[in-house]
Amino acid sequence: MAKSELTTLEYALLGLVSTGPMSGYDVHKVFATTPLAHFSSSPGAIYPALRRLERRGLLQAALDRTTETRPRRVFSLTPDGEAALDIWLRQSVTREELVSTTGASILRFSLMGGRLSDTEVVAYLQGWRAELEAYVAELRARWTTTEAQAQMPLHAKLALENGLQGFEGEVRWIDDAIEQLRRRGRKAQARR
Amino acid sequence: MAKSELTTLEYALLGLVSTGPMSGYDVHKVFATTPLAHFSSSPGAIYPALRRLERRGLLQAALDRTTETRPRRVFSLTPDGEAALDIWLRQSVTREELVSTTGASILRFSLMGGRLSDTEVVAYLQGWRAELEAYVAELRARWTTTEAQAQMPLHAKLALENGLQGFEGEVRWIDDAIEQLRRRGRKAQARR
DNA sequence: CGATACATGTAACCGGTTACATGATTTT
DNA sequence: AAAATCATGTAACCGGTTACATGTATCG
Repeated sequence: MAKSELTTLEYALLGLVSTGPMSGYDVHKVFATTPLAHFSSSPGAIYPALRRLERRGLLQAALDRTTETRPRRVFSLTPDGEAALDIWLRQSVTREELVSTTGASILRFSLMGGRLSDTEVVAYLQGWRAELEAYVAELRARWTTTEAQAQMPLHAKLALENGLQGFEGEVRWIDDAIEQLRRRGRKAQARR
Repeated sequence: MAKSELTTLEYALLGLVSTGPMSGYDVHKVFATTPLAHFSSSPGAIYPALRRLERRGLLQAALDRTTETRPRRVFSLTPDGEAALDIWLRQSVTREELVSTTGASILRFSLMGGRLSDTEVVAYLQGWRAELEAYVAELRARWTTTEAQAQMPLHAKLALENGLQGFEGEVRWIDDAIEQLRRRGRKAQARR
């Protein structure tokens, strides 16, 4: 297993490949045409990252010579790769992640489908929610007191409000997501 | 002037120093205790960045020996630095920025106070808004058609919705910000 | 006085960006 | 056959992270 601290990009690659074997170019195409673009980027990032993951034994490449003369390297997850992905998917959202690590939380959520139970997913969302609310409360307490407001220029006030509204929007989204997951759960229950 | 393509961190530093001369540690403290944390980071990023800006002639350091034996390097903007900052502040929000460059748009907005006229600021916000709406429309057209929805797993759907709601929240914030800027404008008018 | 916090850095490592290289396949 | 596009990379550069180094003020 080793110390599995990977880049967000690398986790995104693991997650994408987990949905089915893919060549580097396939991956590149998905990143270029979906909101995954958020994480990467150019072949110059993707190919080396795939190599790294292969070297660490998290991905394996199968040479596909069937149709073409130039072999395509088709990647799939190794058992270690599956394990590393699952461990990462089970990490809860931290304060640090709220503030800095761009989009890791939502990336993890979007890759959980099918790999984690709905119970786990809901727990993840609730943990995320709690972290968000704590952070918002702290920011509000710290920066939206009347004294702080008085000496804060309008632009700073508005920028802060921008951040706060964003976080509160996330909270609402989480509530909605939990609701939808539950609804699906009940439907599945009913079909039995 | 040269080709002024700076890091987001470097622009954040320029902007912060533009509010008044500061030592590296002062800067560090602000980054550590405000939502600016989003951009940096550790002394290991800040000090080298300040040096770079100094080397490029955008910042100048004054040695302050008055109170202490160890001199503090107090940074302030050079005319070139002011110019570089102003140019950057006048850049409008691009699609690429919406998707990737984390927080550059809001950073720019928050630094505009006092440096740009309210008219310019409002124009900036309107440009941002237009870019957001165009992007949201495109995403919706592309991904929320009934066929696309049908074959999209629930998690993917929810993650997409997360992004869309975030963007729509930004739009609402922009409308509110414009309104508040206008209100202030009218008040200032009345006081004359 | 010793320990802790203040204050300013430096150096190694590593990943992402940019730009280029190369060959194969398809289009004009 | 030439041009464009598909597909897979490589190499240089550069900035951020982590961890360490060092010295100064402050507090018990």
